[in-house]
Amino acid sequence: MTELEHYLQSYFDFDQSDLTTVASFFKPEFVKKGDYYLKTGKSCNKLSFIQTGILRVYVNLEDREVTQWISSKGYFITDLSSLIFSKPSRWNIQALADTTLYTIDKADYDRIGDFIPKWHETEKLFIAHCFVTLEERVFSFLSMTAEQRYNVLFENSREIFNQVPLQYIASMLGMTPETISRIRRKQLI
Amino acid sequence: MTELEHYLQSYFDFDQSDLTTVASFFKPEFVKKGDYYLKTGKSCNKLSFIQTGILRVYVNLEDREVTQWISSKGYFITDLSSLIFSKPSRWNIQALADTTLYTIDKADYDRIGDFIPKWHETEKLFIAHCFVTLEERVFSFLSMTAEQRYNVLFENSREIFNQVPLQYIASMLGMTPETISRIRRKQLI
DNA sequence: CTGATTTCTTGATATAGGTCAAGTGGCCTT
DNA sequence: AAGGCCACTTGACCTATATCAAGAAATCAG
Repeated sequence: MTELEHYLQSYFDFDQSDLTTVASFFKPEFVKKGDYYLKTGKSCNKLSFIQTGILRVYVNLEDREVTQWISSKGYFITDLSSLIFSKPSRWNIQALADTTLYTIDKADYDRIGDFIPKWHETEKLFIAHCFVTLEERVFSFLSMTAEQRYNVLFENSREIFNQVPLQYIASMLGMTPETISRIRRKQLI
Repeated sequence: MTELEHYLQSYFDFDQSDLTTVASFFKPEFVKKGDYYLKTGKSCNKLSFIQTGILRVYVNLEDREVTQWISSKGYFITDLSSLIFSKPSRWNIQALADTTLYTIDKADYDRIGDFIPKWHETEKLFIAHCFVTLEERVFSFLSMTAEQRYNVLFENSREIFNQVPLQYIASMLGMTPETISRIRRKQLI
């Protein structure tokens, strides 16, 4: 089993034959550190799986950037509203390190259900899982302090803390880099 | 076309025959003001469509309640993680007014795809749409002040402001009722 | 290795929004 | 219509977090 198939298996309940078929639609793609996987306003006509590297999803506002999410090895990446509903992308997606991806283009994405009968149901479950995760994230803003949100992210995503400038992590948590610095210092004592 | 079919049509791309089939799975349900549609920890074995009334989705914390969402006429309601992944419900869902629903139980929900070939794909699109809406909501916490979040909700959901105690709306926006009061006064001047 | 950038930390100060407490007003219930 | 809730508003004060500015540390380019 290839590495991609191995990862697909961890997300989706497919047999070996379906795994092979699904994996065959994905092609290698490389994004150099600092380059863009996607830019705001463009059509996001692809869905990718991150093999190595790290991507930052963010929006340019008038006076600052807001980081919506940071995605690393083992995660999928796309702008769902653009891919599925053919809207212009809301996000910029930039590589924070050299990044290797497996990418399926929209044409193949749209016909994968013709080859794998369970595809739509399986994808539905996957998106539902993403939805539930986002519900938890909304809840964290309603119910937690900055320090609690920081701790939860740190416990669940230690890997990004070594690789990503603090300012981006702070933005994604809805706080400033100074606040993270102070939380860290407080927790040393 | 029944009222339910009419609403289903507004969300889903089904022909009349499919609409009739889907609608036939939903049965009327009534929840009296103050009563619960769902309680934390129980299994949510149903999905409902709100015909009239209003429901509050919330969590009991040690020292307070946090309102995650308020759902009214024309919206679907369930705890997705419980319905789809058979987890215990995270939310309490309580009627803030007498509420009439059309409800499909989990047994029927699980077999609806056997009758409507496009069901899984259609439901996938619907859940994807919900996901995109939640992404926007997360973004509002990352990028907006309390006043901006209040204004956006007010523009988009005027109907709930007449019917729902301010404290619940405030909680769902991640602020206190006093803050909403002050925002309102400021905007009068 | 060195200078230039970028990132991180720290301190001083500012502010959005929270907390607490009192008062007002609406609207059920009897 | 009187009493009793609730919900809402307002004021005084407080606190978590932001902002601004400077310096320290890390990283990068040559």
